[in-house]
Amino acid sequence: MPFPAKTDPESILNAALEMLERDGPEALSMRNLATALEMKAPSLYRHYPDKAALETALKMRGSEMLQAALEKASLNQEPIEVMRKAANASLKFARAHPYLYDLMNAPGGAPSTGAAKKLWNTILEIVGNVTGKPDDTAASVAFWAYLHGFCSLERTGQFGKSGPKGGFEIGLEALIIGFSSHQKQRKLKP
Amino acid sequence: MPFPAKTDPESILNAALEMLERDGPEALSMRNLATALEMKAPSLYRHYPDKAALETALKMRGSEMLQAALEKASLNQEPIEVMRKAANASLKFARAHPYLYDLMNAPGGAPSTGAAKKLWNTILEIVGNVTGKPDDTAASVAFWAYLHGFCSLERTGQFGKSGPKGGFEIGLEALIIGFSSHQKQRKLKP
DNA sequence: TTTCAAAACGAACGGTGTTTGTTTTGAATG
DNA sequence: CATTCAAAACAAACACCGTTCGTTTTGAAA
Repeated sequence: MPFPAKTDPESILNAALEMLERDGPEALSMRNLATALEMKAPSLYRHYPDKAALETALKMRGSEMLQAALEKASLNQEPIEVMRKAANASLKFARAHPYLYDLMNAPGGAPSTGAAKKLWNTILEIVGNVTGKPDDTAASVAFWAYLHGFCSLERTGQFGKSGPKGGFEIGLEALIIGFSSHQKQRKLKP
Repeated sequence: MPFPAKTDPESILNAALEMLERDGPEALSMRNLATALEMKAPSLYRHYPDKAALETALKMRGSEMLQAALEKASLNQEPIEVMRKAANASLKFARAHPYLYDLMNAPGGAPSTGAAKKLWNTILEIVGNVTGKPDDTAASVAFWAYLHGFCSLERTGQFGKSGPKGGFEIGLEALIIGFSSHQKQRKLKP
């Protein structure tokens, strides 16, 4: 059967994503994945140098999905409402794709891929439109940290037993107020 | 040699913590750990039912350390300054114990241990003194999410290539401003 | 028709967490 | 003092993991 390849990197990636989202990270082994593709584990190494490369590809895919969700949520809204919509879209994404979100934020190796940069630029734009300063790295960092922190803590169940009761909106509005007052300071200075 | 135990759960835990902090999570295998204690892997199972239990103990230890750091940073300060000091202590902890911090926030199983509850109560108290409302779950969730998110993103290098330039203080102050205005609303109501 | 490079594979290596059954031990008991 | 006995450490093995090597199979190109 070999020569006209029985599979390709994209098919493998799709199968890996489906397996990860359905059965979790422990089920995503090279043997399991190969079996799902009706082949044997060593064959996968013709398309990805190792498992880490496959996981990197999964992270990129996740970044693309999240970036698309943020961009979609940002359409035709005033800046502050865009920030709210984007925040909720982010939370929704993390809840809908928990294992993928875990992988995206896993400690091991965070590459500055094109997808990650594009995601970061989207955040910069959303936040910049609120603070009034384009490329507002500091505020964007804060916004992004808050979103990721909430998603991460919610998923690992680290909030009190009562759960994150209303905490998401409170913090988001606090950031918005803080950013807006920060904007006023900038405006008043010159 | 057996009977008067050659080791005990606490010694194992100490060795595991040292090994984790020095050589990272991949080095923390049962065989490695046993070798460091001059024994063989199966012996460890007399003291911990499995590796997950050992990791849970490590998480608890981490929570204790972080809680102690927050409490120490909170002494003899006015509420808002306590919040700043605690935030910086949290960031310092994550930087000083990256692998332990990773493990504490790892996806797998988050137990509501005594240590975790105590840590959560410390946060509740810090935040409550700023918002003026004790047991302010919502604001505490937001504060905690922001801190963890920043530490997590910094560690995984997900900020832009310029790094989190000044982002930590900006977001922290924004939250404080937001919380304070929230407090004013509460105060004006009755 | 023959060649040949690419893809899939069989087998194996070293590593992991874990289980089972055995051996060693020394404090307690008679 | 001698014996008992439960607890601790261990040797061996199992199933799985990611990965590598060398071989076989293939079908398009020459």
